[in-house]
Amino acid sequence: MAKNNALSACTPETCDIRVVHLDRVARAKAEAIAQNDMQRLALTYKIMGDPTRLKIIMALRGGEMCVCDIAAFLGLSESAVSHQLRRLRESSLVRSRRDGQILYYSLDDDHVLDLVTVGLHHIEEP
Amino acid sequence: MAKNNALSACTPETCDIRVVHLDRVARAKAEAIAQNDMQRLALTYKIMGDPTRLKIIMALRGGEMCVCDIAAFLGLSESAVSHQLRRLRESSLVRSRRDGQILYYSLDDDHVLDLVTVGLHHIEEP
DNA sequence: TTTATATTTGAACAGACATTCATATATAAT
DNA sequence: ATTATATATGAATGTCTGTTCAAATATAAA
Repeated sequence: MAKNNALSACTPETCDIRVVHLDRVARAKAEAIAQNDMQRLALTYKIMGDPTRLKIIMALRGGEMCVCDIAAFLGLSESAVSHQLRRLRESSLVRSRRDGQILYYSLDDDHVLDLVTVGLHHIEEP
Repeated sequence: MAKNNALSACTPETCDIRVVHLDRVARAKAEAIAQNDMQRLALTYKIMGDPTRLKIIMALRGGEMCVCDIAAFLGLSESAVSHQLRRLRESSLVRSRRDGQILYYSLDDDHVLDLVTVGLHHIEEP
């Protein structure tokens, strides 16, 4: 009697790998999103996963701030903040608006707020 | 005439730091969440920010899988998967259920699904 | 055109981390 | 008890990354 769909998967590349539920592996592969999307999705979370960058995002919930403001708020150098703002910009998490010499940063769109909100719900669990 | 709330903040610890909008810095500080929560929130995103771990989360959306299954799906060693599952468990992103020798992993709660959903919305932007 | 302010950028260094390998634990079967 | 299966764990390693420092833009004022 077959024990619970147990099979050994011995394709050329994945020999030696035990597979208890081959159907589940197949389904996971079938339902997987495009590799490119996966990378971008992971990067989004990764960028939000650094305490400094997350603090910037949280601060910008209250309205736009310039680099100086953020640096003072964090107690970090403006250079360090600028480096992180670049990464946040590249991931479309924040945007900037120039007014004279000052660059005002703000959250890019409402999805960022949503991500924070859902994340906060998660950590409020028992 | 005061130019746009511009002030220099020279507390003992943050001297040399230019502050253009002291009110915004003060508000950001006032609205900041507890440091402990911030760390846990950042860690949540960070854990989801690794491609391997995110692939595990995405796969588990379709139902529970054992370590073998996930290892076969990812083309990774079971040891590597086990290490990542531990981190996912520590952040309450996945949970495990034992049935004999097999440990079945699944998403911990609906907030994880929500985080993925909102994240997917974010990367689908123009 | 100088000078000053606001921000960015590149290189470099220190710390963090994902995978591998070897070993250990846990459950089940013989 | 012994063997086999399924997973976990610890150490080691190579890579990635956040901050700092120094230098470069960019805009405005003098």
